[in-house]
Amino acid sequence: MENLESILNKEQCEAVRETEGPLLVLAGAGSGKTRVLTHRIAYLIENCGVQPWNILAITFTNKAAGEMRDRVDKIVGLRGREVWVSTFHSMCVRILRRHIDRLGYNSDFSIYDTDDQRTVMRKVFKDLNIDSKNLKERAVLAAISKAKNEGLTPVEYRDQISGGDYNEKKIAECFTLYEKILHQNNAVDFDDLLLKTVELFDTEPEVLEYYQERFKYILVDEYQDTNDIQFNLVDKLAGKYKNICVVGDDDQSIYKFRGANLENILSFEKSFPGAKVIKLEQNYRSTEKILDCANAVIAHNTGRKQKRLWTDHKGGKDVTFKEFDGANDEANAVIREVKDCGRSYHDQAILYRTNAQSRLLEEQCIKMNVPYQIIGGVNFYQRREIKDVLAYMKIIANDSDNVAFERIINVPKRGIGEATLEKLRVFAAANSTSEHTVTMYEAATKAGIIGIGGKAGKMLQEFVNMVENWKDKLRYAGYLNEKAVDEDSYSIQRLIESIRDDSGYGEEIKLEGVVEAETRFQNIEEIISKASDYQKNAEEPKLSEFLEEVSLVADIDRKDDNTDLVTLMTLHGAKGLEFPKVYLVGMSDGLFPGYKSMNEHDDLEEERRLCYVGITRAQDELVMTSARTRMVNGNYERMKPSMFIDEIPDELCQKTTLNRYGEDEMPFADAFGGGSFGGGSFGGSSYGSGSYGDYRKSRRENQRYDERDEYRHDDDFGNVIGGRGNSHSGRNSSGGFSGGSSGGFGVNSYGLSGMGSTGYTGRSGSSYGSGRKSGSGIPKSLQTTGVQKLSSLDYKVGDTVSHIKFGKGTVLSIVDGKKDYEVTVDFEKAGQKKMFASFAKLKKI
DNA sequence: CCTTAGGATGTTTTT
DNA sequence: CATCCTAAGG
Ligand SMILES: Nc1ncnc2c1ncn2[C@@H]1O[C@H](COP(=O)(O)OP(=O)(O)OP(=O)(O)O)[C@@H](O)[C@H]1O
Repeated sequence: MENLESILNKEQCEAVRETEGPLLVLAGAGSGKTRVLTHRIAYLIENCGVQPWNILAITFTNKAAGEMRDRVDKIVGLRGREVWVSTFHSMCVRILRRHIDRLGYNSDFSIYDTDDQRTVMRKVFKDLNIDSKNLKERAVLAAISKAKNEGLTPVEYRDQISGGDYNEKKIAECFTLYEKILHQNNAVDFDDLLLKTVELFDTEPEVLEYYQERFKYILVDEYQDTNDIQFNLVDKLAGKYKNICVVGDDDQSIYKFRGANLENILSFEKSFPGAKVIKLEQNYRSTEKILDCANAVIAHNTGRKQKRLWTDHKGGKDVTFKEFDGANDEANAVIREVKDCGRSYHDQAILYRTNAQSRLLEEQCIKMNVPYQIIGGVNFYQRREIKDVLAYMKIIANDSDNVAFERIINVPKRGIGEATLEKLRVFAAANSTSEHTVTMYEAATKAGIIGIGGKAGKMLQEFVNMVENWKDKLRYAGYLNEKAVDEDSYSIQRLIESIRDDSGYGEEIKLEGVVEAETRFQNIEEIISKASDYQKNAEEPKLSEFLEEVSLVADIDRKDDNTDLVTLMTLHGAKGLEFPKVYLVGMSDGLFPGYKSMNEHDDLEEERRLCYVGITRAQDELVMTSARTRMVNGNYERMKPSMFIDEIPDELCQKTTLNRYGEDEMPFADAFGGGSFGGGSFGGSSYGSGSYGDYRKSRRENQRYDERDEYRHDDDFGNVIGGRGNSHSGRNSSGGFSGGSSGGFGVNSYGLSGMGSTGYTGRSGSSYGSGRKSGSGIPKSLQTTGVQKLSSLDYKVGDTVSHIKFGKGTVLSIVDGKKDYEVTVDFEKAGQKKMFASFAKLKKI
């Protein structure tokens, strides 16, 4: 290996070489913590003779895991493949697949996402006669998750309830039944993945010992966001050799809402006696100006571990903050700058607090023809068509999965409704014994016996035949638990295609309308290609393993780094990433920090950490913006610039603000006179009881702030062109607004290219698709392009055509469907694909 | 059994 | 505003 010193600074080298015993690398943003981990893995292998399979490295996302593995590979070559680099969740799935039978599940278990959990909870409410007016499903699930994070079983939870709180008792009942249903369905939720692994280690000491021996060296990235169970896992796994190296930054802990416990990193030295602590102080990512802003903001938090952070990159571009009149103006100006600033799109990211904010930005991207990707929002794997297809697959892999069964038994319509389902449920319940639970699917196979006749009976029978048929094919090719007879006889891709084409599902989707259908078909294509990736990489591909893997894909894992796209995502999503130019938008009190956090000291500090994370993603340039009015929940809200902006000294940041509205002014009225000032202290109460748009109230309270601050703003920002009177210059930026909508934009200009994989595709389906009724600001061209059935095609069977994504291919067949031509093409690279003509934009060559 | 219309309900952030 | 859920009609 190259000389370590040439790649790492002194402290980093020390962290790499300190291989034995517990080690905490505590350091601020961009100080090269992740780089330390990568080189440490390589060092262990190259210099310490550690076997790669004796190393476990935990990262925060699957994507980060992949990147780390690649980098290790680059240094040590192929041996790097043998290192386990994964997220906690993926690690647990891998372990559980091998051993979960000891806990009374089988290895084909399903993983339930939040949606599935809600489905189960709805059932629980029904069974327990709970009125969802008194108790909310979400709340119960949150309580259960919390209990699980504290390691409580349903029984323990019930026993620790303080006194006779009615709701808590109910929650305890729900908890019990919820767990029972999951177990019956051979399913686990996200928390269970971690919890069951701990349970496994507790109940099966020799399994634990196996993994302790196996993972002699353990490394954990982003340790500040681990929760109690994850700590437990680490603690157990490292219990024998104690070679545990964690890196993190207490100032970047942003996942408390999901159970992360800052104590894990704060008291690492107590948990692992004899631990060595190394601090890294040089930041390699950002310019001095950016770093100064970050430090200024985070300095307002209390109880931090002291860390210095400095950089060589003296000076740099000025950090700016600008307040716009309306949220539209803000979005417009930001996207315009993205387009005009001369940087590649790829080098720019727009970060916001909530997913909802992406909408305006997206509209502007479309208007201005800026290629973009949106990370997050509705998770790809939660989209309806994806969940439907996966549910088919889950039923095949795990026929205990009643949630999957009920999801798709009547999709497409088979005339099987509530009445039939109830018969099946009754039969299943009546025939279940303590040894054997009769599943819905099993009940369906006995439709005849149960006395479900007529159409429903026939359709059930057909459904079962279809599933059994798929199972046979999969079994023969080795995708279930038996050895393959002929590996090449079938594949997961073909299964998905068959689900789409042979079950009537694809047909039903088409009836929804061509725009929706195309989006959905495209999404199904994506999962097919995911399946083929899986198939390529897996030594022994199994259907259930594929499903488990797919359940753990996070939005961020799908980020495209190879196409020139500007990235839009939440601040949370940006953790661990870096971009030359970063925009932090929506910097308004009430939004960021969110009004819910403004009263709670701890929550506010977490928001501040989030802000710190956001600022420190920027390498060269940081632009912050806010809007004075913004539509929230259907009504206009007036907001003042974020307190975090105030926390940055004016000499570090060029701030341009508008004056506040006077009390009686309406949002778009002339705003000059009022000029009262708000600012600094955003006392607790303001958003406190913040119920829905109590417009008058929030106006009054805003006014109160207004009275205080603005002097400061104006005086201090004298350096900027008219902080005052700018209310109309906010409009300036919207001058170009209308111009942007010039035509010439078609779906194909990037809807189909690399882009298709993320933001645009899916969202158009879910958020705009049905929205065709109302013009949602999306250009007409977008809604209709590619929708009309072409009257004729300029290619015919046998022609060679080219496709924007799949390349060259030969037309195999053209079927004149109801709404569109369905063209089958055999591509040289991508193989056979079926697609709609109006959408595929095939060109004859 | 399926469709649809209308009303109530609700929001950070995500593996 | 938007989604979800319920209740009545086909
Ligand atoms: N010794 C070094 N010399 C030069 N560049 C470095 C060095 N160490 C790290 N870097 C660079 O600094 C940037 C930040 O590194 P890295 O992502 O490892 O930091 P981090 O501490 O994990 O950041 P964060 O806490 O924000 O996740 C990267 O671009 C990395 O390549």
